[in-house]
Amino acid sequence: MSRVKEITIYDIARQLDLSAATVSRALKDHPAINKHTRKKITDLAAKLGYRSNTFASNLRKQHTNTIGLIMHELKSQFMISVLAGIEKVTTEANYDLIIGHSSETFKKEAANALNLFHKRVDGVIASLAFDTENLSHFEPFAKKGIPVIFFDRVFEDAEGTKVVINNRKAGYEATTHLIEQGCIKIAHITSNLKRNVYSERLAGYRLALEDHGLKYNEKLVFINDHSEEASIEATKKILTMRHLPDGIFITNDFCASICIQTLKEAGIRIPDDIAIVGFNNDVISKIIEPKLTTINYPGIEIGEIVARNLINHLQGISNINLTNTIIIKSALIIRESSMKRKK
Amino acid sequence: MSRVKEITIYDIARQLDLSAATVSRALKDHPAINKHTRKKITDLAAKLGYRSNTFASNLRKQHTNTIGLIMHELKSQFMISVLAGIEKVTTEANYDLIIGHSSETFKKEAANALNLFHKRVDGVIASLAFDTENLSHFEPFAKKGIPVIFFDRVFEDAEGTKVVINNRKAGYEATTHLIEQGCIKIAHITSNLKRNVYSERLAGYRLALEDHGLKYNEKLVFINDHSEEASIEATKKILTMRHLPDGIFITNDFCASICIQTLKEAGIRIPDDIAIVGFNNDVISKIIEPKLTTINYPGIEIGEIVARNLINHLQGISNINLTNTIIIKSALIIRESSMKRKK
DNA sequence: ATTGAAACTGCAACCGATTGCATTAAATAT
DNA sequence: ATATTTAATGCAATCGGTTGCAGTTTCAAT
Repeated sequence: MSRVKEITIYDIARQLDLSAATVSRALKDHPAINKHTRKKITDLAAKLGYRSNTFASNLRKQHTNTIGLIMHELKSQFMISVLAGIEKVTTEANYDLIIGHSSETFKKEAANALNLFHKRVDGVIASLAFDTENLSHFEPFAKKGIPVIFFDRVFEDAEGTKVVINNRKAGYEATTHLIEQGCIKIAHITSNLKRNVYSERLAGYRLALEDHGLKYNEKLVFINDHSEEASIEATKKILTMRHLPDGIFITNDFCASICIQTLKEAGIRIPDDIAIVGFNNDVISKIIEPKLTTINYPGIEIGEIVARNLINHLQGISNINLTNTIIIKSALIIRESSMKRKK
Repeated sequence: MSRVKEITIYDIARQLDLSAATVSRALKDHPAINKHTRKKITDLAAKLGYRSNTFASNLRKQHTNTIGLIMHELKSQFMISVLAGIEKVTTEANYDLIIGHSSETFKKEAANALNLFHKRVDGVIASLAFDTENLSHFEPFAKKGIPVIFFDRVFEDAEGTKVVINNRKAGYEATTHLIEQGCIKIAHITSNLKRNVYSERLAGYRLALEDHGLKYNEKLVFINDHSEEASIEATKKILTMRHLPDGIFITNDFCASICIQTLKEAGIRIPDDIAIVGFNNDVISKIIEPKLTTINYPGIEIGEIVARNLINHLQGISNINLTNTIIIKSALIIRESSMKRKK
């Protein structure tokens, strides 16, 4: 391991018979530096292969130019898109990103938060794990005035800024669409109701039923973790019912795809016997047969908006503490899986 | 923005009437520190909410505990899995990760490399973009003795460590399997042949044909970028052929899925008219109908192995410079899309 | 020639943790 | 009681960039 000596501003200063202060200022385009001096300095810096030492700089400036990210998972199309959106904005603004994922457990989420705290990130972006019950692990940030923005999975009544869609409205639209297709017994496969995204979609589902004169029936609501096995299991449970439902609203496209597959294997025709609506508009929704009606939940935009807001706040362009909730547009995309033939 | 004062080792030292050196050592479990002293220090540190200043530490220690990652894209199942594997190992070893993605362009790849260089990462993990023609942008790392490991997309004859699968063998197996199913006119949809993964798979395809007495025909090889549009286009081109092929080997599951979809829409039966083999074993391969025969390319493991090797090298446990290439196992997974009925 | 302001540049004190070497105190050996 | 280890702690320099304030030079204005 050949440890090659690094060039510092002192080296440049010495060679040019200047002070380190002048070199530092020149390299930062400080207006008080003479043009010619600046040129000499930048030229020599380039020639010597000088690179600024971020640590010395951060140490002195007391901030890190780093944003921490806590994601509840990192494998769905949706979360990847969010990541891509965040990454785009942060790199453009010259911020680094430290990514942690909680794999849906509170324990890892808290550990990640602690880690980010110790790494002194300037701000945090987070979406909550399945079993997170309170936000106490984010308090250290609050105490130090470090901004935290939540997206997707949030506590709706907590302090702090959140970026979400109107999940209730989306659930309402999805269900109403099924009703308009003639469904009268609509099941709902969803996930942990502690999380706003699922409880709100359920609320929308329920409201739509009631608004259209259908009774809400708890037995038609299935809760799982959206894994492949759980999705198969939920579907099999549905298949054991005496009167099968004629529509299912599922809060995840992958789960919906597995469900369709399982139903088809059991000889059920989609959408004629059972119409299906998913959620997210993942790539998979256009691959599965029949193509899946779903709610478009634009990950990239969510990511961009979250990151943009955080950075604006950090740069003093806007103040996040005045904003409580940002609601992004979502919309129903109708495809074949829900289009019942008119009689 | 309430700037709350940070606790430093000096604060702890003062309150306990000790020196900062002792506090520093105690917090690092240095053996020379008395048990009781250590306890007093760690207790007070916890009570005051002390957090170590990474910058001061890095500045002094001259390394960053950070690994840079350059990915050619960040949306396929495969690359996400690699990321997950890398992330798992690096966080366990307490390294940070700076992630950059090149969106398949050399320009961004070089910019990312420069950025990582300035950020003084301790090591780099990279997979190359479509149009990368040389490795000169990684030279600054080499000059400073900073290790760089490549995975998936690599230059096979270049210096440096790489983690790959045997793409030629995989291509050979995929093609041989189609031949064994009775295919005699096998098309190949692949991507930029500058990249080893594609050129090697093509070589394997070609070799398999020749080994089984089939003629290699350039006109049966289609090159695209594996996007949805390009996949449809390639499939349509195939559909215009006078004699359709009876098998297609496609170097990407997503592309293969789109292809299957397009063929089915044109009334082609899969696998009876045309048998299909994909590559990667993405989730999608089990959703598409018929389920896709594919090559299992285990992203998580690749990620873990790459990261583990890099970290071992950084920690002096092993020396990466002695290793040139690590080959990970891959295997053909046979599903319905290639299973021709025996006559 | 004198004054004042503007334009540059330098001094020196940070930022907080680390570590080689020296020092002190306590324990053991002679 | 004295010499020698051993254990525990402190001293002080160091990492490299930043920045408030002071100092110097230049130049136009009086």
